[in-house]
Formats: sequence, C-alpha cells, structure tokens
Amino acid sequence: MPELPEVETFVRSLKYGGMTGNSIINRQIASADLFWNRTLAGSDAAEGFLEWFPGKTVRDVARRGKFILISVPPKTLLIHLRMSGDLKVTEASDAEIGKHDRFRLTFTDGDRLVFSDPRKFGRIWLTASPEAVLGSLGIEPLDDGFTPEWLYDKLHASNRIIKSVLLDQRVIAGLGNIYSDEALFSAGIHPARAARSLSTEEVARLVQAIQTVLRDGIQYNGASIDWVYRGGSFQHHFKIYGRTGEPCLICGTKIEKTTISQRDTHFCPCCQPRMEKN
DNA sequence: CCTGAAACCTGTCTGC
DNA sequence: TGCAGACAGGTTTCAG
Repeated sequence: MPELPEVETFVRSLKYGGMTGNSIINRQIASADLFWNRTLAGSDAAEGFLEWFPGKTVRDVARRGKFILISVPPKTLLIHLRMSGDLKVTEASDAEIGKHDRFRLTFTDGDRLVFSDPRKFGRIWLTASPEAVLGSLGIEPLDDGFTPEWLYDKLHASNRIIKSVLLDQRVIAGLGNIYSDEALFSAGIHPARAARSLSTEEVARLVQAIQTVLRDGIQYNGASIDWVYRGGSFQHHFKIYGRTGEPCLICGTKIEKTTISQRDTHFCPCCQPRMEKN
C-alpha cells in the first residue's frame, strides 16, 4: 500500500490520534512481541531485541520517505510497510493476536501498537543511529529543496528513463508506482522518455505535478485499494493509475498500460507523447 | 552505470 | 464449486 501519502497518514494518526486509534506519544512500553522473525531487519540486532523495550517511552513519530520513525529514546524504531504492512493501535480489550500480526508493542495501559503484514515483506529496525538505515534516501519531495533546478540537474546526469528515476528512492524518497504514474500524466510526460531529454519547462511541470499529487493524496488520507490499506479515499481521484482501456479524462483517448522497471505503467498516448513535441 | 529477472510472501480475483 | 494462474501500492540482489 504505502507510498508517501499513505505513510504520512499513518504517522499523523500515530502522532495525533486518528483512524488507527489514539496517539502513542508519551506512552510507556510494558512489553514487545515478535511473531515472524524475518520482520526484524539486521539479524545481529535480534539478540536482546524484545527485552530492550520494557520501561521505555515513545516520544515522537515522524516520516522519512516511506519509513516510519518511532522515537523511543535512546533508540529509534524504524518501520517500512513495503507492500502489505499495516499499523494500528488496539484497545486493551482487544487481546486477540491477528493471523497476520508480525510485531507489537504493549503499553502499560494495555493498549497496543500492532504491525500486521500478510505478505511478510515489511521490515522493522531498532537502532541508535537511524542514518545507517536512512542514509541513502534521496530528497523529500515536499521539502523546499525539491526545486526544478535541483531535479533538472539530477535528470540530466542520468542515463535512465524518467519513471525509473522517479521510483528510485535514492533520488526522491517516497514516490511509488501510483503517484509516479499520476505525476507523469499530470505533467504530460511519457514514462519511457529519457530522463535527460526533459526540457526545463517539462521538469518544472513535473516538480509541480509531483508535489500536487502527493499533497492531494495526503489530503484524502492516501489511497485504499483492494483488501490492503483502509481509510484513504484518494483511489477515487486517480486520473491514470488502474484506468487501462478507459478514456483519458483530458482527451478521451484510451489509456494504455506497459511495463517499466517491472511495474505496471499507465499513460495516455495522446497527452503523454513518446517524443518531445516541437 | 543501467536494465531485467528473480526472490521474498500471501490473499484475492479471473477464467475455465 | 474447484483450481490454476495472474496479479498486487516495494526493495534487494544478482546476472549480463
């Protein structure tokens, strides 16, 4: 499920309370449980992992790219939801261990923070130096530093096609398959264009499109598709993703689907020409 | 450096 | 109803 807007929705909910329950800030931890060992990344950290938590207190929740950062001084619990991860705060009365629960923290009041993940792709880290995990991440696309000038330089230093670059977390942190397709459509750029072929104007449109799509996604609490993530409604506002064969909302041309970087890629052949317009 | 394929996993949906 | 196969919002690793 999770791209930047969905992860941001989780973070806000855990921090301020919301769809996953009440805020976890300033809650003291009584115990921790791990139900699927491979969920814990960094096998060397496994020793004493669960025993570290009792008595510690959650002090902050933040986001970096698609990572959730839960500050439990003096360490940080990092969570990446990958494809099917889910986080929720459950009441003390809800003691059942879910079929897909992989990790949980039980607070002293009995409530729990539960990480469930049917496909087992999600990962958590407990570390005193989060930068060791997050260090290779690229720019935050909603930060001030994400400008057309910055992106133009990055794209023109690359030999890759544009969608591959957008999906690369080392360049921009937080974009995934849906929001990349939506942004490229909004900017009128074919996903298979060479990154270095984009003009100054096209890069400016792309920066604007990426930020608008992400902000819209956050505003709708992210997108919920199928059985995975619940609570968001941005899926009702997709203009290109998942609309293969349907008419483009701009020109009516049938939307096409191809594969780029092993991901389904949707585009309008009319609004997103393969070659630059003269 | 770049691309493509495979691997990690399970649940859901489609078609016969 | 059953079953095989395709497919899914992500990332890492390896071969070429």
